[in-house]
Amino acid sequence: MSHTLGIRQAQKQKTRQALLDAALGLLAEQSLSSLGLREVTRAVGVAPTAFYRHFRSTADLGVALVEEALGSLHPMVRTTVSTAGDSEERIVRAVELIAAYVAAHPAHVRFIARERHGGVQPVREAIRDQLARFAEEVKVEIAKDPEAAGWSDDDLLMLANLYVDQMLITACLFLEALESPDAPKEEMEQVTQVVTRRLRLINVGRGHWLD
Amino acid sequence: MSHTLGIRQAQKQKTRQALLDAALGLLAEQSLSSLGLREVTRAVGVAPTAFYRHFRSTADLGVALVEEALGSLHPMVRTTVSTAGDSEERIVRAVELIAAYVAAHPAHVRFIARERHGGVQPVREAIRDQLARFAEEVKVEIAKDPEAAGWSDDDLLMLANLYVDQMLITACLFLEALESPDAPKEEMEQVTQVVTRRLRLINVGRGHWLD
DNA sequence: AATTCCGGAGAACGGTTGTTAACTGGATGA
DNA sequence: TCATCCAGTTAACAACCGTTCTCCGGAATT
Repeated sequence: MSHTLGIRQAQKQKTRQALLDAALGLLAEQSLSSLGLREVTRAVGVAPTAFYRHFRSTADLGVALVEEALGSLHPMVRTTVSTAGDSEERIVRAVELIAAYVAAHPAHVRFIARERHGGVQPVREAIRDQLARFAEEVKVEIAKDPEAAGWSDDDLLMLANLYVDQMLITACLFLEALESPDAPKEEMEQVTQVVTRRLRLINVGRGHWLD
Repeated sequence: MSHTLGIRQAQKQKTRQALLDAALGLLAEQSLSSLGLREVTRAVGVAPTAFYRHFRSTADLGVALVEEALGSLHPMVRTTVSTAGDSEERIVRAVELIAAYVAAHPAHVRFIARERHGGVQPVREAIRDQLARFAEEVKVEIAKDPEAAGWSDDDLLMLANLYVDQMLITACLFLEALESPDAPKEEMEQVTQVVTRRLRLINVGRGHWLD
């Protein structure tokens, strides 16, 4: 399985990653539909035509960025939703996980939030597919919970989608707090409290759903 | 109060509206940060330089579009939230209102969804301010409800923000359904059922919040 | 009736864009 | 060792961009 990449393919993947990183940086202050191919190559310090060796277009690069931002997140979400503990503990753990991810990869979060409804169709679809996967995965996890006894499949998916949406909204709020000019630490704490209460209310509704 | 606009100012506002409409149309397939000034004037059939008579930049035009899309919605939201009837009736009425608005102004909804986290800061702020106003208005309305007895101010605002977010998510789902290639009618119906159940669950949580 | 005002037109500027073609030089494989 | 491959380069293309300055003609004002 471990066949060391030839020094050739290694270099190629290196500049490919450099293009992705540069694009992500530039996308902090604009959206993908206005991102120029030359702009990216200039930031990397490479000829414009080199771009075509890696991506067909900036939209293609955007799809790759979606994979990079969301692809490695599935196992994390799975384990977080399915960890033992009462409702309150799971909420706290989930919020902490989201806060940590936003702090570690703010540019990726901003990119997903920005392009989820952005102007580039293939990227929108890639994000939609990833979020649908998350919802499906969350659904099968919460279905295992004893609390889910008597729930219809549609209701489980509805709740899963509600959780996924809240996950994204929470990430956006943390990102805003993180970019706060004066006191990001305090803002982060405030967001934590608000979104925790939100999830508490949803879980109260979940507990009394079958009444 | 009713001083008939001079034929001069009338013409000016006419082309201004034409610029706004053309921009809104062009923004169906791109985001504001890639919208060109010349692009808009070309669509209207006017000289590029005429743009400056109305807007300082495309970002400025975007802020005007935010006002156009959300400004006239405040009274509607107020009355919808405060109408009499039990919880279920209010949910149905709210969902119907959102569906009707999306059907009547799909381009406006898409614009707000796209630019809420888009690449143009002044527009993001304008949308954020409008949504904050909605949340505040919803808060004072639900505070009047007898069900809100014993609720803290923070909790009321938390719930109001939850409603506002759901309103926007619902609008986005209706928009996607509307743009569905095969059977928009059925998709709309399905979205209606899903978001109705979502709101039901939230309201169940609301009812048992103080336990 | 004479004068001011002002929304829009026209032309030109320097700069940027995506895309093409032909080329270079070092890693790769026989 | 030698022929092949291929990531990246160079140069050039037509098209587009935002912005400035100058001008026009009809509405508005006096």
